[in-house]
Amino acid sequence: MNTVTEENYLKALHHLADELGEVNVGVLSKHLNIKMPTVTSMMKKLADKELVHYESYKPLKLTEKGVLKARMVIRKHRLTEMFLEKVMGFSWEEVHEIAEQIEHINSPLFFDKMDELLEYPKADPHGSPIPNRAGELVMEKLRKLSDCLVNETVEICAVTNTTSGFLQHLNLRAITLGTVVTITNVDDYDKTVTVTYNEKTTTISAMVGGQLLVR
Amino acid sequence: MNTVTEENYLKALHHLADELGEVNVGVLSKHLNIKMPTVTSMMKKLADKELVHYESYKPLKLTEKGVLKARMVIRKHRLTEMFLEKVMGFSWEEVHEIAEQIEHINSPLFFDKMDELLEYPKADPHGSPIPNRAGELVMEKLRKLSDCLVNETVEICAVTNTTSGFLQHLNLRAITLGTVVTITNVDDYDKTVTVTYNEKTTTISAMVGGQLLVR
DNA sequence: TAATTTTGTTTTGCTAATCTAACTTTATAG
DNA sequence: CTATAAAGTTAGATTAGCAAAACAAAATTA
Repeated sequence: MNTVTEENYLKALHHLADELGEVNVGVLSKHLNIKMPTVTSMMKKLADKELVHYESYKPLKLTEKGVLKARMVIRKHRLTEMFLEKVMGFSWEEVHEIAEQIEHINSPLFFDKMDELLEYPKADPHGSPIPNRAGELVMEKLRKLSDCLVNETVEICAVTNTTSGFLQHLNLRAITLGTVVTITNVDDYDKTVTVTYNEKTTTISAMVGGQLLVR
Repeated sequence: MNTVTEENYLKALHHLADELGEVNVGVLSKHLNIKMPTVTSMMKKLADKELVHYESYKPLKLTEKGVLKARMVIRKHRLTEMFLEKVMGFSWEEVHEIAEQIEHINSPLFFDKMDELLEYPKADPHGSPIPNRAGELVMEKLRKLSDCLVNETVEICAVTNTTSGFLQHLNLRAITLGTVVTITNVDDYDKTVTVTYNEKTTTISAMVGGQLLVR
């Protein structure tokens, strides 16, 4: 079996590979807040288990087996988030922290029951797709709001930051998944985006706009 | 904070103290399936944290602080069992194993929400009382079915064994909490109990009868 | 391309949780 | 009331996960 620690390394590798394309020891070390020597030795251990391709001084890469394991953790995380919101009544900024712990529970029965009760959801409360039981993950290619041009009308479909501070910032602006916005201005200098939706106008900083995915 | 390991030792100490009155290293070692030297060293560690009173060669005893911590774990365990049954639709023989893991989740919010959704239950699916948030535990004194006499009519209120094998044994006999049985015979030699309920007659071995609590 | 900076690895060492083997204390049985 | 058995402790190792210090490779830059 896998330890919680191993699962967290796999999840991080999957996430960083998705985000950056290539992952090296330094990046992973920063992301997990763990010193590089520790990461190096964990990579050797995961390589022994055939979950990671590891060669000194080369970028890190999950094996197929590693990808599957990582996705099972992601599946448990996202099902949990959905369950916490839909069944237990938590709000989208509360679910991430709890799911970080529950994702390590070892009980297929438990997560399959969640899946059933939720009627096999395809995405979590932040719009991230939920891998199926086979570990397949359909990743729709979405654009960042910060890459949109003036006069475009788009729908907010996902957020790539699930911290409660970020989500509360969106709550204040009444931005939820499904909100349809029209870009009325993009500031030349700082790239702040001005959007209109539901008869309201709000400005969204480049930093925030970079974490909102739209269709 | 406490580790999962520490929580398991505290829970075991609480349970054994309740069951046997006095707990020594050997008993705890057997119960947890951990060798005695390991238990000794953990007891010293817990004594440093003022969770256990420990003196060499003396019986083990939780401090008040230790009792409270233990009860918070028990609370999380039993709330979880109830939640798994009532909200998620698991049966009573499935809930224990999952709850063994979820009891270590660190999120008061999560368990308070369970409590609320369940409308503050006083007992779990096996009839065990749920400690309140202050760590108070009202333990009704119940008798064992195996201690009852012929012609008594009693209600099954709790089981002291939550393994799925045991509970399936009860399922086969259609014995659930709340079942009212009348003792029609107690075997002189092997103490097998014969009971009548719902127009049926069943025999219950001394071993099983000792794990059924009645009122 | 040689020097310097950045990145990554090796070595050494710590803590938590576990074990086995050897020893000590307490309990028990003649 | 000793001798032995049972229970408990001490000592020494191991494994997982982490870090600091020292070292090595790769990338950058002058």
